[in-house]
Amino acid sequence: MLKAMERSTRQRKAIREVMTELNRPLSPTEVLEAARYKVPGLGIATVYRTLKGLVEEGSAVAVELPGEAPRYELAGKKHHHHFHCTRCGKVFELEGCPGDFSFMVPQGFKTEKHEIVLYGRCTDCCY
Amino acid sequence: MLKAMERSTRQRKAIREVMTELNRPLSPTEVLEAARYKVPGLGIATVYRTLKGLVEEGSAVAVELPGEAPRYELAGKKHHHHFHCTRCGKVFELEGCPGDFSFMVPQGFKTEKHEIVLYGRCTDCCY
DNA sequence: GACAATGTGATAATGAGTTATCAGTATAAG
DNA sequence: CTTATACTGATAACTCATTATCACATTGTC
Repeated sequence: MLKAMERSTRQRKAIREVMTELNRPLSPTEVLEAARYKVPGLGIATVYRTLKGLVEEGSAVAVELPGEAPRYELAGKKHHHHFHCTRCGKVFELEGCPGDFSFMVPQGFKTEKHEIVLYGRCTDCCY
Repeated sequence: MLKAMERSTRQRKAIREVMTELNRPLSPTEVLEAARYKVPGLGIATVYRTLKGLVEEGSAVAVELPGEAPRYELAGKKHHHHFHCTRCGKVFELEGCPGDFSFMVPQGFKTEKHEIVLYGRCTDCCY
């Protein structure tokens, strides 16, 4: 059991802000780079510690994509999926969901949840 | 560039057979365990080497699932997706696909491909 | 403002998965 | 059958993401 984060520090504020402002799943490195504009000396260990704390307290969730290290996004969003840009590598949140996949599942299988990942070019990478 | 596999060995035959017979994406460890029934002394290094060779020559493909090390399945199958049993951890191939996800993508994004992963209980784990 | 305790940054350590190394073995051409 | 060489198994080494460590800094309570 991890001890709750108790103090409000510049570093933690910056990390939360970055996650709110960019509003897409971010890797620890992406968080570091973005948050360093706000807190120049920020270290990667603090990013990992803070992300872990945010997940622990329920205000962030890990987003796992195939073949990728986990990214993190703020919790509390409604059901959604992700788009992974094959050029810049950024991951974006998508709205909407086809919903029912039971027709794909063989007899005797019981589906509990699903993940969809779309791949392609984001707006900035469609030139 | 990897040199092509040149010889037909007991180990390679066993690995190919296992992949054909089980007919689902297998982790290197799963391949090892299954193939050891055919070639008792089989080593994990040979499994990794052979899987790499099969991918290199185009007869197998890596299957990446969120948060998981790559599994491998034989190549040449038609478009399909996967089911990951949350109890036993096995991955199965599914038929069918909703097909069109363009309605989920924002203006200016271009979709190239998609992945769907269903999670739940396989037949053996639905008791 | 002082101080106890939590937080930070640099970096060493860790862990899981995978690859490299190398002495000995098996394959297949002749 | 002989022989060159590709292949194998054991295990050391490596990679990359993540976590632990520790001296120093910051927070917030009194």
